[in-house]
Amino acid sequence: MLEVKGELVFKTVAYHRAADAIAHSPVEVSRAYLDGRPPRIPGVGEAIAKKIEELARTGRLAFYEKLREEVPPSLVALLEIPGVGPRTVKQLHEELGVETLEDLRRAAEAGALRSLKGMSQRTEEQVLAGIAALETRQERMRLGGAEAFLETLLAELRDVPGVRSLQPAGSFRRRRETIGDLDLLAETDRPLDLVERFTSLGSIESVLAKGPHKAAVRLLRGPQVDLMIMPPGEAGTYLIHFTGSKEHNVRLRGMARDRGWSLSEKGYLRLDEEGEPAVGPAGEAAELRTFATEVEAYGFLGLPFIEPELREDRGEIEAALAGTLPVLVAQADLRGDCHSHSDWSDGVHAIEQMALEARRRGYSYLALTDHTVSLAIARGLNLERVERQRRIVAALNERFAREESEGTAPPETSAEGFRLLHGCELEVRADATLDYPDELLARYDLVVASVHVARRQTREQLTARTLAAIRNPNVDIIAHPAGRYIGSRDDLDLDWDAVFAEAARTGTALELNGSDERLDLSDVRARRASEFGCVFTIDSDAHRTEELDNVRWGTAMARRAWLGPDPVMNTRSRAALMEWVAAKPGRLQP
DNA sequence: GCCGTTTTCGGCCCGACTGTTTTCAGTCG
Repeated sequence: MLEVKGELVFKTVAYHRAADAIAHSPVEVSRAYLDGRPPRIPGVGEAIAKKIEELARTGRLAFYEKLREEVPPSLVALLEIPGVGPRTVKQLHEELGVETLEDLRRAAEAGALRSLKGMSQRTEEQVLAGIAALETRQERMRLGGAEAFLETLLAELRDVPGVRSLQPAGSFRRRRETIGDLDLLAETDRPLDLVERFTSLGSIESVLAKGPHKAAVRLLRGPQVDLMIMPPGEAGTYLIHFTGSKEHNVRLRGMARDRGWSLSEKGYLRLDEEGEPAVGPAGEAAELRTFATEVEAYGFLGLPFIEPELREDRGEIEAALAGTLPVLVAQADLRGDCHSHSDWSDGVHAIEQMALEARRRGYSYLALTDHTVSLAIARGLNLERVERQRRIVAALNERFAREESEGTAPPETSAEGFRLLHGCELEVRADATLDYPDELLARYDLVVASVHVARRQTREQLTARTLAAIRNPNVDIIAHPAGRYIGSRDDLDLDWDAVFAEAARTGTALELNGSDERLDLSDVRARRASEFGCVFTIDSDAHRTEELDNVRWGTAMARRAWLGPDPVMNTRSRAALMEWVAAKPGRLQP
């Protein structure tokens, strides 16, 4: 609203910054204000703090309500139209009285826009096309979908003559939960050839921009893709710039400016005392420092390399300066997977297929955790089927042991050998009781508990159920604690700090579920949980063999949560994992 | 509106592309 009003740019930027900081704050900001302990939030000063206080206490904000009168929400909605920004909206409102999308459509169709300064018949066409694009707008993609589009594009562009390198950047490289559009960075000796091929791909719906340095297209039933060209050997600052985030880059540019340089994708440009490019005495262009790698480009500012997953301006710059950046967990650190399903419940593949695939990946273990009896929709196992399944797991493990001792196990088999762990995904019922008795739970190698039903209970009820599972010493892991599906099913309404505190106290692990529909815990919550001292697992929740690869997304969220390998229990050997399970105080011995 | 051992006032990140314009404003990332 402030932007449309034409308010000072820096003021609107300040609100954006503050909103972002609040959105990603690990504490519940409104609650903290109500408790009279307002946290120090970067970007929140006196004026915004007063507004937060008012919002927290009354649920309303006079300043906002006054703004709504001047700039109605329907007007703000026009900003969603591609190519229409705040200045245009302001102009349309003031000079044509446009207030809604329908107003604008009618005005454009009637040819009323061309009378305005800087607009023509072409502008009207573009506005109408923008409105049409809005109506068929793509939702943000899941990580797996983004990866599939990227692999196709890379395969089609890699062999264009002159191309030396081609790689994804943007939010996909940072592994954000969801991806809006895709960014490709190319080093090439022949930019025009690459741009030409890129803008004439068969999978393209329309070309949005096309120049010698960058081009943008929209894919058929797909996202927008931006292609950026970089001169060979100068990738360092280009990679930083186009990986983002914007907020991270803004911080770096501020640091560069403090040191007398202007940072852009092209490199570092030397500035004079006035902050202008330092042109030489004979009019030579200012010195431009370029770097082949990100390591060198960060090094120029005195910073170590910062992992892409950390580049959100959530403390990584400060940590880099202090030399306290974490060494992040990597997918290669995982020694096994603690959550998977077979065709005995709602999975697709047989127990043996799942086990063989896990062994082939070099794991020491896979926990088979089919659903328990009350989750009938997923064919949860009754006690008789549990016993039969246990015998099948035992027989498979005898076979694996025999193959290892005879030397007939496949060469990828881990040095520790592979075993299938018998587990279950234990239903936490609506009344906060667990689906199986403790005596049965104690007979499992590993128990993963989760909430699937009665999701609309109150926060108190849902929290009590989750805490009941955490407190049972026979429960080892809470699977997908928030119970969400990204974009379609909201998070459970939990008192998260209470959950984290109790999980830390009991040593119950919280899962980083690798399904790209779940990514649950989220990066922000996992980071908060780690501050409480919680431990974690990174699991696939695979329902078919291919989905064992889901752990790459779970690992990405762990990295975005600043986690190293230590608190992630399935970076441990099978022996160490079983030791951890057995050591839980109060656990019944089988 | 925020922020500060270079400042409590005066800064605040940077460039490509587009369209309409005859030199630049708006949008976008």
